[in-house]
Amino acid sequence: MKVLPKYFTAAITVDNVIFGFDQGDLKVLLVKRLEEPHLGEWGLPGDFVQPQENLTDAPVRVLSELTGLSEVYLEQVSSFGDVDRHPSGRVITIAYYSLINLTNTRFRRHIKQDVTKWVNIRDLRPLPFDHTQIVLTCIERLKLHVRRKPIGFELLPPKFTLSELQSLYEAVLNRDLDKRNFRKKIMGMKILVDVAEYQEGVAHRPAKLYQFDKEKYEEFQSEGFVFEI
Amino acid sequence: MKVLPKYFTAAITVDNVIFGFDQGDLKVLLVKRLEEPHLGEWGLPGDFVQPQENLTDAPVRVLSELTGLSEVYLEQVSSFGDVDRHPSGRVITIAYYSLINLTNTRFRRHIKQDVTKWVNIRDLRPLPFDHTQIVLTCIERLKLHVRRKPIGFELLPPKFTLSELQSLYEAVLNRDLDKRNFRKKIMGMKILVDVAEYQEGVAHRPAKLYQFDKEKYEEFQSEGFVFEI
DNA sequence: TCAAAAGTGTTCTTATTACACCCATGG
DNA sequence: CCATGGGTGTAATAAGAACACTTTTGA
Repeated sequence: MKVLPKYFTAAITVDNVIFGFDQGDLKVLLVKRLEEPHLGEWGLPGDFVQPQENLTDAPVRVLSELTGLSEVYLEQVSSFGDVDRHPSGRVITIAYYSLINLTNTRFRRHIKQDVTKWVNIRDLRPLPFDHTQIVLTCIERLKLHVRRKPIGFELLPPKFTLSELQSLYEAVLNRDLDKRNFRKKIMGMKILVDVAEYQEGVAHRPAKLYQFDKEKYEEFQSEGFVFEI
Repeated sequence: MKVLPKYFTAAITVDNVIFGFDQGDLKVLLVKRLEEPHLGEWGLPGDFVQPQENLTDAPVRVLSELTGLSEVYLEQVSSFGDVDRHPSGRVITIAYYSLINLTNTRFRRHIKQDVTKWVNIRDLRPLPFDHTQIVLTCIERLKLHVRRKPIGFELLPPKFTLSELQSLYEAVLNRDLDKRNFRKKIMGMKILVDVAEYQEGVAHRPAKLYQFDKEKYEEFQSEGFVFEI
């Protein structure tokens, strides 16, 4: 093929829908735009894919620069490429979502409070570009994934209570779950370990703490087990 | 934002994994490459996204040019963008799959036999670029979708037998299904209409023909029904 | 009359749902 | 001693899996 220069005129960006879970609410991390267009508005964190950067490395870099975190759960969701979606030229964006535990101290020290904010997914206001559509698409994808892969734990601290886990699922799936049935199902999978510790400083019976046992999950998975909630 | 020209140097393509179902086998349509690189090899149909073309219009155009078909089921699957995936420069591709009924006469008249071929997904040989990975990703995605959305019908003629439908599911899911349980499940959904016609010219008891009733499906769906096999 | 695929029900097992009370703690 | 959420089991219902024989046709 002759290289047709007219085609090599597009830019590629990634946009990252970063989910966090806080006090029963599923939230998305927005950043204040420091550049035109939409200077000063709140939008999704993202960046141009660099000329010498593989596509899948771009969201990892964006996330690391913004949050200080590495080894984060990341999933490609969809590409958006209407001709007029960006005023500077032809820009295709590839949307990813990631799941982080926002109690992580490394994250809490790194994040810049004045240019970022967490927004409850129920309180989303219109975002610049097609970012609203991107967020909604990522929420839908997360709803599917969270039921079939053990990724909910990524949103929680390493040690968590069963009620926290249930509340997370309720926030993501946007419906109530029955406490006893939920516990039966989760505990029946045998992928949580009871770390023999308890909540402290709560004005009620303290809950047991559990950890997700990734090794066990992978062992069961290789035997044909499928995570499902 | 200043326009940084260094970023507007990428090209965007779409690649289309076109699935067809023939005699119990799930197949993918390959085209002979008429240009370098990989001139003469069999690869996925695809093209550059045109400068004034929305991303989602590109796979529709590719499909229409190749097959003569419009109104085809199309689904975006994933983007692929390793730095070195294309020798001519930075090319990001967005993969789609589509489902067509290859007995369609419009298609059969339009398709060019000498530059296209159907390959059974079990007989795939290595493809140029990252096309093998793209096909495998699309097959996995189709396996998920076909169980939760009534899209299998897109691969069959408008009127089909229950055995053809079952054989299609067996090919896509790559496992045997129980005839009685399959029929119970499908018929229980009440989204097929018995057109009171029968197979002809077969050396066995002729099977009833059915049609997918899209209106009924959408009605049930709006009442909360979820297709699931 | 044979070969080939169509068509059809029941039983057993497993998963899902619905549901209410006592427990441990801090204030 | 009160308020708060933690923790637990059983029964009823629904869904899924396993399984074999008769029917209709063309050759």
